[in-house]
Amino acid sequence: MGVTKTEIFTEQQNRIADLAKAFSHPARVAILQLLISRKACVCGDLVDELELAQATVSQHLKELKRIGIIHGEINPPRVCYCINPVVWSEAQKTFGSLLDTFAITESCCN
Amino acid sequence: MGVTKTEIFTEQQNRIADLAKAFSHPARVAILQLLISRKACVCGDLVDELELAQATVSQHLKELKRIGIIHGEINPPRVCYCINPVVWSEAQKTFGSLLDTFAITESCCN
DNA sequence: GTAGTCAATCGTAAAGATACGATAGAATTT
DNA sequence: AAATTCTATCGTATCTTTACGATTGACTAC
Repeated sequence: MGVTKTEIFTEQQNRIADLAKAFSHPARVAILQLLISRKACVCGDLVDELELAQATVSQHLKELKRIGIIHGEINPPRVCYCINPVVWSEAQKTFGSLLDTFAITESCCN
Repeated sequence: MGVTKTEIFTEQQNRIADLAKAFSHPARVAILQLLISRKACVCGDLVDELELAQATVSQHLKELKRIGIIHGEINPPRVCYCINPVVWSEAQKTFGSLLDTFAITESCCN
């Protein structure tokens, strides 16, 4: 197959997986970090900072836009990207509560 | 190509991406949630809870083990899985600080 | 020892992800 | 209008991921 069986999981589980995808490739992590630090927010600047082809960077930006965690503003002839605060805080809450459901003190099963 | 250029990114970025991979598939999210809630920690029980074949569940468990976020204990004839507290707290810290680097109040670039 | 149980691995098929060169589209500048 | 600039998309190659049936290996129970 090679295709995820989305329908057998909950909305929440699928959304967590999607949000995690934003961070599941080092290039996307780097892009998000650059957007946050503002060392770059124009596509061309990102291409200069990363050692990746323009088409590849554009593809990663598209994926981040699909997830909703970034948002691009056309500023001809450039496109300025920035973090979408709404989805970013969704990610904070989502990962925060997921990671907090496990208490370190709990012992392993056995 | 189809292969990630790991060498052009920092250790930290690659590790974040790897940790995120643990959560980037709904089946793995479901497995981690089941391990936490203890509704199941034996492979067979996970197979019963999820609508996935045994081989598929085993494959996801292998990936989670590779990342280090879970840990399996052989308890013949079963194998009992549990969260690895060390790596779990690493994930807490990692995502916590990454997600906190962006302050909601910051305005978008333009 | 034989049968049964459980989980890992093998083999395989299909789809997705990653990467890049080349091209196209949209806007500014000359 | 023509040239330039910037980014998105197309086409394509290659590798990875997801999924499952079948088999293997390890251990228990009889």
